[in-house]
Amino acid sequence: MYRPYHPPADPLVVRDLTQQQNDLRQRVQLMPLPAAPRLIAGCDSSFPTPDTILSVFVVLTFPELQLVEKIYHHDAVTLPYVPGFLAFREAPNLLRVYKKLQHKPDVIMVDGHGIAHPRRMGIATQLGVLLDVPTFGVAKQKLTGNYEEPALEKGSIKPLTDKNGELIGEVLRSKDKIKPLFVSPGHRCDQATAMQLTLACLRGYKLPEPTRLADYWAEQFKKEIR
DNA sequence: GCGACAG
DNA sequence: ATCTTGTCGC
Repeated sequence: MYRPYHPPADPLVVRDLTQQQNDLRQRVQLMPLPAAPRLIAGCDSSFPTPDTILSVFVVLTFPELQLVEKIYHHDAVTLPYVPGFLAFREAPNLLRVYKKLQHKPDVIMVDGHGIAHPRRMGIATQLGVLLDVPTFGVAKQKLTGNYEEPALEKGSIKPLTDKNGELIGEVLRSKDKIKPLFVSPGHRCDQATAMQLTLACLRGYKLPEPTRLADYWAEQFKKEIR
């Protein structure tokens, strides 16, 4: 399989962004949700052109998972993608979309990692802190950590740990014989809740409904703005 | 010095 | 993320 090559990032920029993450890190809270959610949101960003970012939010009822709102916003890209700093590239536009929501969700499922990050500040965590809303991350690829391959049957789970053996997430086989997902808490959420909600949002596809629908509408809106 | 590297 | 055809397997 091909491995992406990441152009070297400006050291000065990286130092600044790292400092910003460390500051935001002090505001992270890991805890169960105050109550079962009634509305759960999913969000996703795509890039119609190299310098344009299109972000989408979908809101679903829980546990029925009926779509109640779908909205988007597109703007100019400000930063390139740098592993470990995804939030600085995508969160700003996601914040703009969130403000447009008529129905504010009780929790947000983000496409990316929560605390399963080198500094425990993945995009799900960073977005959660900036909004001060419960969030958790569901990623399709690993960023950091170690784990054993989950059994091939849907529902199998294995812990994702950092080099010190600390639990930073869980690896879930969301569908038989398909590459597993990485689930981790973002902010105002905990591992058990993140996994519980992810499982409750599976409907026969690899991706749980919030992110799957956010992905789908991102594709639709992309055509709309052409 | 050699890998690893969300979207 | 994005560019892209056909193809193998359940």
